Amino acid sequence: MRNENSSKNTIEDVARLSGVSKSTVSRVLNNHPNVKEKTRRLVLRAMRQLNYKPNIHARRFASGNSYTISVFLPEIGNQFYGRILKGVEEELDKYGYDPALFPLLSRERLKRFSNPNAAAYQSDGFLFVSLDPEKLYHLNPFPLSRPIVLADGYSDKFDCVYVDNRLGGYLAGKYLCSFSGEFFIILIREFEFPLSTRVFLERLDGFKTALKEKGIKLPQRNIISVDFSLGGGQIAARDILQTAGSSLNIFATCDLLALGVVEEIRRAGLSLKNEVRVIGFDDQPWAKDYGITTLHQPIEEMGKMAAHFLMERIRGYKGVTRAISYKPELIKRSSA
Amino acid sequence: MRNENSSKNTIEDVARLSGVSKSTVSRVLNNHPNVKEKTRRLVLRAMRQLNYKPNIHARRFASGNSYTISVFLPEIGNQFYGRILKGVEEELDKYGYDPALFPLLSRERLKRFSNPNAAAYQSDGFLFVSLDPEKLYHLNPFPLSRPIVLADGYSDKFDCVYVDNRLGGYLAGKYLCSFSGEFFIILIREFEFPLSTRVFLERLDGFKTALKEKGIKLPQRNIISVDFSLGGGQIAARDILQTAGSSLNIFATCDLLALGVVEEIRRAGLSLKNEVRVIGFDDQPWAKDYGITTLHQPIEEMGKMAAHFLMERIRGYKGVTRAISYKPELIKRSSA
DNA sequence: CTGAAAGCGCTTACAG
DNA sequence: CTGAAAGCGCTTACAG
Repeated sequence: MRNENSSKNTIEDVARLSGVSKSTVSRVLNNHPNVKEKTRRLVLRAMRQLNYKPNIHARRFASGNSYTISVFLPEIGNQFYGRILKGVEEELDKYGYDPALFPLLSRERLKRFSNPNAAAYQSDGFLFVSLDPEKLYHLNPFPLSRPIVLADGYSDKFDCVYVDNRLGGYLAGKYLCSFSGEFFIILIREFEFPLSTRVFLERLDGFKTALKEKGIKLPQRNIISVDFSLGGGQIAARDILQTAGSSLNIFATCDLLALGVVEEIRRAGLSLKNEVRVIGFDDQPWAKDYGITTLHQPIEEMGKMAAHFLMERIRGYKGVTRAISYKPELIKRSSA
Repeated sequence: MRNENSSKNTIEDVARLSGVSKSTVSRVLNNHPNVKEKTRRLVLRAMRQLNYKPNIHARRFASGNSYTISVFLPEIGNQFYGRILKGVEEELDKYGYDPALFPLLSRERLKRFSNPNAAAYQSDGFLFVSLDPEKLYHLNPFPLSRPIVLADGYSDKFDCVYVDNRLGGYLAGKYLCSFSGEFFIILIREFEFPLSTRVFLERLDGFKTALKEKGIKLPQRNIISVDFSLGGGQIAARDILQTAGSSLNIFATCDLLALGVVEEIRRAGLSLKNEVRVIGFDDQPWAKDYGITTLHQPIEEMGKMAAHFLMERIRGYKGVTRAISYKPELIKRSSA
């Protein structure tokens, strides 16, 4: 009971047609440098003629590599993870590797990952995005003996790639302090532990620090939590507009929220920049179109570097643990 | 350059320790019926002693099966897909199969799936959730010669499992018509083609039909589109409350929106049921806690049946194409 | 119910 | 730069 793949041409057929050995075909397949250019072309032509597709299972079996990395992430439903993934995929493509995606989704679902034989552990390396593997281990002690890298998160123990969110919050706060009026921050309601990310709390922290330097205190009621959505931003904006004065400075902590806020400000007929300042975070591709002042963070780049670190480890790199911290940049546009 | 897996015990070691042949160990591994109970126990004990883990790559290679199905879905960021996935996983577990997840995410990202060698096509079967494979083919003609099943979607050509959304909308409309006042529907803004789902438009359609039967026409401005989020529901509710009269009937088309609406109704100090009726859709586990009247749909069950159909096909079932349509049930609670 | 043996399609030293 | 050969760890008829 084998599926239709098995009737296909093999490396043997390619070898025969091109008049070389299987070894050479294999070398061509794996971009091995020691192949004469002429031979390579011969083999490639034969592959094309036969419409040859290597049997991935044979390859994995023979080499002992899965050519796959496992990507653990809270979910895959917003632009941030889409962009991280894009960076990861671009980098992995260079090595003929693929990501296998494991969205954790809910605390209950973590059980699926407690079995060390689970599909999630059949890969050559592990990428944790916005997730702390040690917190996860704590609940489900499983053995991860292969390389681990973190993206959008920090740890002393593993290579990691992240944005300095505290600095981002600080820059937002500092800039907004150049205006007068009341100050607000809109945060994302967190996932439940251990899927929670500290990102938004760090932005809050930096924001507070900046305000404090100017002697400004942020009242608790000016810290507003909503869900990650346009509507979340809109609703927060309406709440602010109902109760606050006429000069407002709002740090929306992500562009999607900022967009919701901006829409409501406009709907209310208020003047952006003169009456209300709004700063987002992310610098999503569309932020420019809406004139959203924001903190730029290189999301694809983070994914790319994380994948790069991981591939280095998979290929045997044994150097010390590394951390790259990206500094967010304030991009001034019409919203502030 | 083989990774640490290769130093592990093999089927050979287990055979030696338990004093049987490799064939028999393999049979135990695959739950083959023709193994004496005593032998099976012997083998299992040896496996435990050696902490034996079968080499998945060898297994796939030798059998020609990937023991994997590819699940294509728009994204994996909300409870609906989490629950579908849960059902799929439960069913696949029975067969020792695993899902490989392929969230399409954006139209641009579809390019990744145009290569017939892509990881997405290395599996034994394909599950399309909320997605129409024919629309996808149309953009990227790729050859899918292995079984295909649809969940949360309909097609004449493939086995499929879906909810009768038109009926759901109709039931919501019919029930709300038993109250007087103004009528509203809140919809989800769609993904861009070809990732769009027709689900919400079908609910709208059924809703309109029910109203029409009672001679009620739904004005265009009472059809409100928002993003899929709590905030979306809240914002829609506020818009409705600002402009509408005192007796309102709102079909929120999913529980998350309904919850947002209910929260705003309460905040506005209005009386649910007496002044405002709200109906959701889904019957999420938490809908009961919030007293949300809703249309129940069996989400995990859909995932389960879809996976079941697919496994049947993978195992050689050749019968005619099947479609299961689940009828949503109106669950009356305090919100309407 | 069980075993011996062939085979799955690659990769990888090794020798040249 | 290339080839012959061994080997990766399973599954699967086949024979008994």
